[in-house]
Amino acid sequence: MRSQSGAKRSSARLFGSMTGIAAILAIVYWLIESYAHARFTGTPFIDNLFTKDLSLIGERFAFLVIMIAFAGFYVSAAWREKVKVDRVARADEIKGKVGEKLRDNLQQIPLSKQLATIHVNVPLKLKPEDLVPAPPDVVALKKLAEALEIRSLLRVVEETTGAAAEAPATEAKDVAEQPALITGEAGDDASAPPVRLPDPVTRHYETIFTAEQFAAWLILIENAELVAFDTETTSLNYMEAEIVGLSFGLAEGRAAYLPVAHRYVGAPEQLDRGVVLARLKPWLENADAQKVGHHLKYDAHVLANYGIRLAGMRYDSMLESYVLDSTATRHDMDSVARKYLGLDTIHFEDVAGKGAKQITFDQVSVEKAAEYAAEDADITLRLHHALWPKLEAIPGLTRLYDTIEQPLVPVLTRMEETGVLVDTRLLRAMSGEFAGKMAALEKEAHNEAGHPFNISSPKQLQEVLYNELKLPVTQYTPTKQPSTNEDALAELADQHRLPQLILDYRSLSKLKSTYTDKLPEQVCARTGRIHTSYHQAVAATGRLSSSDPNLQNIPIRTAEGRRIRQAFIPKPGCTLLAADYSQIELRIMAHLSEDEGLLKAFAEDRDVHQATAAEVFGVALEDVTTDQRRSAKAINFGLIYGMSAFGLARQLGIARDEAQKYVELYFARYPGVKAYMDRTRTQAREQGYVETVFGRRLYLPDIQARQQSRRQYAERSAINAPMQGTAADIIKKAMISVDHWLLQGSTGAEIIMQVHDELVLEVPTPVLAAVQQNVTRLMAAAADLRVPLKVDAGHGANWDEAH
DNA sequence: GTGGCGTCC
DNA sequence: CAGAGGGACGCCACT
Repeated sequence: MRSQSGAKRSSARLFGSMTGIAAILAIVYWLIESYAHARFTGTPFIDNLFTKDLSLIGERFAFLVIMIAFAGFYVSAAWREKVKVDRVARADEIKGKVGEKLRDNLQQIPLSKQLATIHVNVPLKLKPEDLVPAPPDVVALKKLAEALEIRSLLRVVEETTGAAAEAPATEAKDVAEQPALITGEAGDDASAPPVRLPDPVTRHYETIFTAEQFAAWLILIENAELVAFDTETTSLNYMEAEIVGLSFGLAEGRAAYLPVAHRYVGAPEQLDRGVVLARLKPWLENADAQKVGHHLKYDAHVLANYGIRLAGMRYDSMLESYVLDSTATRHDMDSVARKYLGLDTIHFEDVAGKGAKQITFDQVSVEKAAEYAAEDADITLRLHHALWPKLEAIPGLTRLYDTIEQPLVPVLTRMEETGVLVDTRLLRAMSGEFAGKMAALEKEAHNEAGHPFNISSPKQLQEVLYNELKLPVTQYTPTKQPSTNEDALAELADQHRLPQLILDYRSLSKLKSTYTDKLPEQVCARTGRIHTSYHQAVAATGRLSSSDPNLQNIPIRTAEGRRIRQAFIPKPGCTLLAADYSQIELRIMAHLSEDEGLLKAFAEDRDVHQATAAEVFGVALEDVTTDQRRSAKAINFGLIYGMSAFGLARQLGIARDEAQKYVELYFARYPGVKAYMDRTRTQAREQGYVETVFGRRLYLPDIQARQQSRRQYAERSAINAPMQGTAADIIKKAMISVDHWLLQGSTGAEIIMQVHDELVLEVPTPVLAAVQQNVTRLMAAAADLRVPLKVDAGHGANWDEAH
């Protein structure tokens, strides 16, 4: 308060003096200007001083205004600076006071009490073990356990401290015996309006400020069977995030927030982050200490920034939600709590604001933060209690969770943390090259159009192509607008030069904006590498997705595009190894359909597209033409995606009835496939879901839809999901076993990327052969299907070469 | 924020 | 008779 009003006073003074100076300057200017004008025109000075010439007056007033504007600008800048200085002074003041207080306390109180006064700005040289008072304050601990109303934990406290059990004055109730929580009433009914957690009936949240409180909670945490755990940080970017606080949930409604790095003027004294983390480290790294979290991979990352390898990540409510129903669009805690608990949680934006005004979590008041963070841990535990029984009711899903999704978490964490090295110089050089070519193409395109226009605006392009040049419209967008997409432009290419120019421009523009410009920006300053994020709960089929940057859509199809891959390089002394499953989805189709012909083709390790062509076109294997093979390939992929004869015709540029003939021929030669497709559709209709080989479920509510387009969409998903999903399961299993093998040995090789059917590793060159052999072996052994899994592997000095 | 387009498997 | 290819992420223009 005091410093603020002081600042206001001094700013008023500053403003006053600046306006004064501005006024004086303006008057001086007026005098000089009058004198100069008098000399120039030979008129009397006094006439010029009090001139009636409006333009002259206007000019001088304009100058006055500019003067004052400058003064104002200066004042506001000075004001901001002043506020900053005041803030620092205030922080120093607090620091000094806390220091004094500490010195006083040193004389009178025990060490544990001293720690209570640690301010975040006062680093103390303390060892983590100093934080546990020895012996623990039994009375305080018992009080805490009683306050928590958790009898089992009270017992633990008593046993741990060796104190005689003494019945509390009022009998503490076990949580299980509590009156029905509001959560119990919500049940599965997602339509029930969410309710806020009532307070204090079902909640008892604490904020840990003192060493004694921390010591007490440590005993509780270290002895609990399962602890909900969450971190609060300064950033969503896991490589930059700093820990601001930690929260722990022990039972439903019983949670604590431990703030360690809230930094704002007037922030309460907090325990030191370094000391707290060092003391928690053994528990965090203990694989037997089971934790439940929501998106634990993130917490694992931020702890890794402090040298802590989070272990014991037994349950993740985000993944539980995903495994239970992967079709849900979102699996963030707010959505899942609303859906399964009927609870409306405090949102991050409620405490930190949103948009440009959003503050980082260390600026959030400890009171607000504690409420939010403790609730997070609490809700996580409640979610686990709600979701796990649902999962356990379906053995296939429990197995999927335990053997695939959960063990995959540390693998992904390691991959992301390792990151990928990219040659930024090469990318920048390519950007320059592309820019030159694009400028030339743009100029030509404007010439062809007869006037300049925004070449990358589909709307303007549509106007030019279809209204001005009167080219025929062949394709429409979903909103019934004439399309300017690749197919449409390609069809117009023989009628006019412009479409081809646009196509060339677009392809370069895409490469430049998405890859050669963006990738260098994404290099982490600390590691010099790119750290993507793999999302484990996004794709409905079970696939991973990647973002920031997306490393799963790096170009490969065109020669120009492939050059981007040349910028993905190993670190010195290493080689990139790329291993991918050959035709994995078709092999899965063979497995699922048990079609004899298809099984045989794979058993004999045939080129499956060639074999398909031979069957469909009735020619010998060696007589299959390139064109026939291409058609067969289109049929094969079309089948995987549930494509119709219409789509196939369009894809191949043939008549619809001809495409229909191919499809019929295919089904005649591979009757098992036809039967499987029918079976799958029926199953989807009857059960409402389809399954992968490993039990992953994909629910298809639209399979019963009245609206034909929705129903057909669901049917295509039903056909595609078991194949795409099984492939996803298989590579996930492979990642787990490859990672396991790498951890056992000492090759120094690391998995650095996954692209749906491909793994990329960075391998020390001397051990390349051994790693390649074992990675190939482990990937092929990831599943035991009716057909062998084939893995192709290559290596090189960049990702392009490795293929 | 939405639509159009384009990249990958 | 209309609509007729699964799953992602990201950039740009436009509102």
